[in-house]
Amino acid sequence: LQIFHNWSFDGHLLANHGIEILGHRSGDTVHMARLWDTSRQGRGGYKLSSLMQDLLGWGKTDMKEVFGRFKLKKDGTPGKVVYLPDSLTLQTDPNVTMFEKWIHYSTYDTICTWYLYFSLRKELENMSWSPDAIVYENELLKMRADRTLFTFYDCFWRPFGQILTDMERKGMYIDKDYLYQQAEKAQEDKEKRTESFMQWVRSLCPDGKYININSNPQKRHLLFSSITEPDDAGSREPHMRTFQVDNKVEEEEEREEEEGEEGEVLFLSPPRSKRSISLLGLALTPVAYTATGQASTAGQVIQKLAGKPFASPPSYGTAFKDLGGGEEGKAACEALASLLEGEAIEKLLSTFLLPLPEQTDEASRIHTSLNINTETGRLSSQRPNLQNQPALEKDVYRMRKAFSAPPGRKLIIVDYGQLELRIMAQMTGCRSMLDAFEQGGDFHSRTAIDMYRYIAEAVERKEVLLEWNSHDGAPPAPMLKDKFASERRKAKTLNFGIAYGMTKMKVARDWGVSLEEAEETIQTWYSARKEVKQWQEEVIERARRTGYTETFLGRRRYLPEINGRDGVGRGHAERAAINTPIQGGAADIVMMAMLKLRGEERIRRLGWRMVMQIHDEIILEGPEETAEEVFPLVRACMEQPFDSPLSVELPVDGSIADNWYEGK
DNA sequence: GCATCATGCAA
DNA sequence: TATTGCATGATGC
Repeated sequence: LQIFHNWSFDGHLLANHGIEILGHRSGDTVHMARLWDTSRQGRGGYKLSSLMQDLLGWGKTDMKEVFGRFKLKKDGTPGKVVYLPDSLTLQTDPNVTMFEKWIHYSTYDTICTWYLYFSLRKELENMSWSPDAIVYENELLKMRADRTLFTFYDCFWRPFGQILTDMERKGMYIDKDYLYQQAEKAQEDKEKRTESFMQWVRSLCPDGKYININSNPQKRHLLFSSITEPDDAGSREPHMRTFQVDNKVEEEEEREEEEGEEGEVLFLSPPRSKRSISLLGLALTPVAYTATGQASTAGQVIQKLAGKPFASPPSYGTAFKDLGGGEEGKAACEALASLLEGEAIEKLLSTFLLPLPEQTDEASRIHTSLNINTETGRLSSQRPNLQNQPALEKDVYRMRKAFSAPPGRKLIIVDYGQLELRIMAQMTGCRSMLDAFEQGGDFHSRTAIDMYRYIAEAVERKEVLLEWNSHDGAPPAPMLKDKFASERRKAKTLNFGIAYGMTKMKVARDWGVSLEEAEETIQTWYSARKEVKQWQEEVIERARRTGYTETFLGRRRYLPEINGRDGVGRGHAERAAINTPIQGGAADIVMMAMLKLRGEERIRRLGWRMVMQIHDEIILEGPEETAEEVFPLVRACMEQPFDSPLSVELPVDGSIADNWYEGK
């Protein structure tokens, strides 16, 4: 038996030293533990020590406790901070006691992993497993007699774990030069935008040009602070507050230029790392508040304050009126709009453009860590997170072009269309949803048709078109999604919102309508989809009874709070109960598709490998010559993840591309 | 150095 | 009080 506690880590470590472990990996106790109980975060998590304590009552000291050393202070005396020396230092420590400790620790670690496997295996074997009937059509499963959660682990998650490790090792190729080039552009654009914002702040108070646009407290003070409560007329008095900001190099240079005479070297006071600045409070009316009750400075808020001052004709936000209109109001709106643009570019730079090229290996490939560590069974991606790369209009600098195929190779990028909604239709058996999917076309438009009678009639009279192929020239009538754009948007919000357990309060707030109106719209949605309502009630009821909710493949998520006394916690648990089967079910399907893909010998022999998964999207890399042959094979695997069909089709869209941007 | 908060990116 | 994640910068202890 080969057992690991986090095989991904050990496997990569060994592989980095040229050691390949052959044979059958029997279990990864991290994944087994996650399957056993999804919610140990905050209760010790999935560390070997905490699992040993909870499952077998064995004490196990962490490595840091045994081998931690006090970090030396500047004067050479031991400080308070404990650090862990690297393994080589520990193994070669001349102190015999240390060596023995090392041997003992490593052996004990191994023994723990061994016992943990059997303990978790027993736990999983004692948990009933009742997936959707279709799962039993699986070839692997037909050969087995057992039907417990361990069966699920052994047949699906265990091999899936190996796929993930292989993907991590393979990594994605990154065009670094392209990223450097785009980062430079972004840097210039950001400076332009922030410059005009800072000039405006300077026009309000002299220190304004030193404001840090990344600091929420500074922005909050500048925009909303006032010393007095609003009077009867709602007006408030501004006041000043000081902040410490970094003293930038350019500012030091500026100072020398101002104070130094030509050719003369001045001994200025040593550069201070911080500078005190004093900012004015404008006492604008807050638009939203954060969780801790502070006035929010989020993008949406700034957007409301600014309006669209650069549009033609311009429209001005709430800041215009608050500042008495006129030129002052106009200047404020324009400055805030610039701030917003500057902030967006800063986000792209600091989170994506700048760090990414620093995280590649010598072959310019980037290796994320893919974990099965979510409550629902989705994957998460870490260091770096490749699952949140900007897309579509947010990808202003076309970063996705950097995720590319190396010379002579191609990417195959495939994704499911409306996967979660299709699963919802499948699980609820909702006739209306299933019909809409069978008829095809834009799903949200179809929803709008049966929510609004007048849209249905307009379609009936052929006054609007549901779909039109642009290859056939201009459409003979306006498109539904244009003519009834707001209705379609509402239908779309509900389609997704319902799956998350959206309340009428949220709908009313988002759409700016009354509670009654919001409730009515939700009722309209449900009235044609009674099976959905019924399914949701049943699922919540079952969760209350059993303490857990389960996915399509029979994975469980325990929801202890669903019967608790805390109303907030209960509400969250109820929404999780209906959302997890959908989100987790989608994750199940993508996993099955990936297993099937991995099992397709033809795809593998032609040299194609999966390199990334983004929830409903899979990216493969392989040789250019065989891309055309492999593409339909990939698609077939995904469209038929089980060996017999579901009641709803799972259409897959995709393309052969040179980079991720093209594959959109 | 670490924890917390606010924010924003993805599906 | 619409779900699931991760990374970042600022701030205060």
